[in-house]
Amino acid sequence: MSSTLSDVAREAGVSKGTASKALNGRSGVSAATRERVVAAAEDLGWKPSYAARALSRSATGVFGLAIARSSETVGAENFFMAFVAGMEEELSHSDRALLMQIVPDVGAEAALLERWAAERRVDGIVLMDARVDDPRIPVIADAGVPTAAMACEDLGAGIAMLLVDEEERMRTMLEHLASRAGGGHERIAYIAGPPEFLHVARRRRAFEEICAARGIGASVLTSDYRRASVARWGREILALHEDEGCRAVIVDNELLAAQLLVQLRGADLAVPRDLAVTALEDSILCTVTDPPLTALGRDVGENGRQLARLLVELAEQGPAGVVVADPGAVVERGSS
Amino acid sequence: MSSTLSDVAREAGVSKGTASKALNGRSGVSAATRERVVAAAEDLGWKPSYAARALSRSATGVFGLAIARSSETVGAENFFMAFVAGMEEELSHSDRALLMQIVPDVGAEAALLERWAAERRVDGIVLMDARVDDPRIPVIADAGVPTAAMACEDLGAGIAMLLVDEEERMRTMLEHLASRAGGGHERIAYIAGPPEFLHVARRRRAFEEICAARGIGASVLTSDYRRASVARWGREILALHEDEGCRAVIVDNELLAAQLLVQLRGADLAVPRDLAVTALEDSILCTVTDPPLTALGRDVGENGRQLARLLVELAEQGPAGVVVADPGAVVERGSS
DNA sequence: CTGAAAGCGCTTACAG
DNA sequence: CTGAAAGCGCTTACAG
Repeated sequence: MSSTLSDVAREAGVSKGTASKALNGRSGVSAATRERVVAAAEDLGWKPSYAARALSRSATGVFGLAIARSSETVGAENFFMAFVAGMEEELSHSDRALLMQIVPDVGAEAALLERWAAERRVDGIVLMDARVDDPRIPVIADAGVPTAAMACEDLGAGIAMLLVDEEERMRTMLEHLASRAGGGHERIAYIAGPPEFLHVARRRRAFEEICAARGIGASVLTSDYRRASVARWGREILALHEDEGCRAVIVDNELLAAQLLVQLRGADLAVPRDLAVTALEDSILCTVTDPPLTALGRDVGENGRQLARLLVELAEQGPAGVVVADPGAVVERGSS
Repeated sequence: MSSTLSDVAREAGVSKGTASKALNGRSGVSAATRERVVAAAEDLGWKPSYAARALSRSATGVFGLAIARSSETVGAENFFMAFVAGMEEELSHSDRALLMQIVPDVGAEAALLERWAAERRVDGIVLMDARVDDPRIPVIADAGVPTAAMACEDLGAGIAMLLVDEEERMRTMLEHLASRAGGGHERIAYIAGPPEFLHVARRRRAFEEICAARGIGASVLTSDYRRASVARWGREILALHEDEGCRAVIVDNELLAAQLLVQLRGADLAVPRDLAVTALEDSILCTVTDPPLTALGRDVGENGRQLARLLVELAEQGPAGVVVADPGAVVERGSS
């Protein structure tokens, strides 16, 4: 069916080895021969067999990304796809591809990474959503697969890092709230994600420390990112507003913030007049709520490109430097 | 580094061929030998090399999905990720993976598919967003790669189909609008997507035919899915409402519908009292707008699983049957 | 039931 | 500059 290198070599009247060198732009082939081989390849519509090349080069040209999220949340968060799109853009420059697989939980993800490593299925791994006591780290350390991660602290195990300064991000948002006309909130609430995520823990700590330093009351609510719990926070936020004078709430992501806005709609309280609501992630979703959501925006596509570059560097040349991500800026809309 | 089949064979005291048979559960190996081989493999932590297996079996265990969408829209639409998640779920049962690549346009996508085929990079291809005169179809027909698509009509070229009855979907939505208290709209508008998409053309035709048959005035606006054009429709819809008594608008997807809602917010017109707004796709986004959006929901994850099954069947056993997708049902919310 | 050999389609030293 | 050979790590007829 498809033609092979042997066909091309025969057509050009040279050996397979010479044909290979000519086609790969290696030196040690005369210009005339190279031309003849290239023409023959073109003629036959020859393309190198992916599997054969991967086997002989012992490199797959593929980076793996396992995602331990429910299909419910993976689709809902814009962050994820924008990030992946950025990675792919960068990877396409070096003719690499991304192998994505959705798994039920981190345990399954760790197992998958281990298998990928053992099967030499990928040249490197992208780690998302780093966790406290992350089971994937020892697997990566053992396997020694080149790995890159976007996280708020160095993960060790030789993992190339795109570092996110969550403290600065939190500070930026708190400063925005403080600067509002009639600012000087005496109490601010933070609706955090599940505490097993490293970035959540870091954000929470930053929130509490900064508030304490400024003499602002800090209330933290925890969300499991599920819709069912939204009604509960609505009530809790209302109670915090009425009983403790809470006048602003920071929400971990924009989807949660939008849902909170819906909960608050029926209540006897106006956003942003009585209560400001802001999100720590931005997306188009923020523009279609009522009021539109103020959010901390960042260039997620660029982050994806940065991480891809880090991983390529690590896979090709060994230990890469640490890159610090742009912390982003507040996009003011109607909710604050 | 990683152990190979030779290591396992030596450890178990058998030949490579026998070890291979034992590990792959083939017949012609004594139970005792099989046990010894399996134990040796376990011992050494052996896993088959992906590339070697792909080469000798001439099958990659990978299906390819090229996406010709801007990273802007790929993230915004929930449909896409929910669909992919469904596919992956199904594929993971047969130990297959999805190779996804984002490309700038259909031309690039066609070129990529051609390359994938020539490199024997994938065992099959998933085709999304079928178009009028789709440049990918001849490529697939030529290459003969097993392909499956979700679309509103048979695409030929031996492509396995998950058929969506766009006419029935449109009818369902129109019937919902007709059944509203004070129904009997004299004019309905439809904001359609780019006409090069097959499903858009089909929806539009259905919209016009059904309206004509029922004596309802039909106005069609065309959107390129870009945000910049949203303000324009806002004005056009208002004009249709005031000048021609248009009292309902159907929007191609929920993101567009949500943006229309925002445009309409400042106007002297109430949704749904003066104008009903509904979307032909549903997602969590519909629940956070004000008012929440009535939408035509369907089980997109199930669609993904169905398409994956079709593709597996086609790749393994040749020509598969046609499956008709569930047309979905109206999820009534506040906007209609 | 088991082993030796050939083959999948490339790449890469090694001679000439 | 060019060719013949070995190797990447599996699978699969073919003998025995």
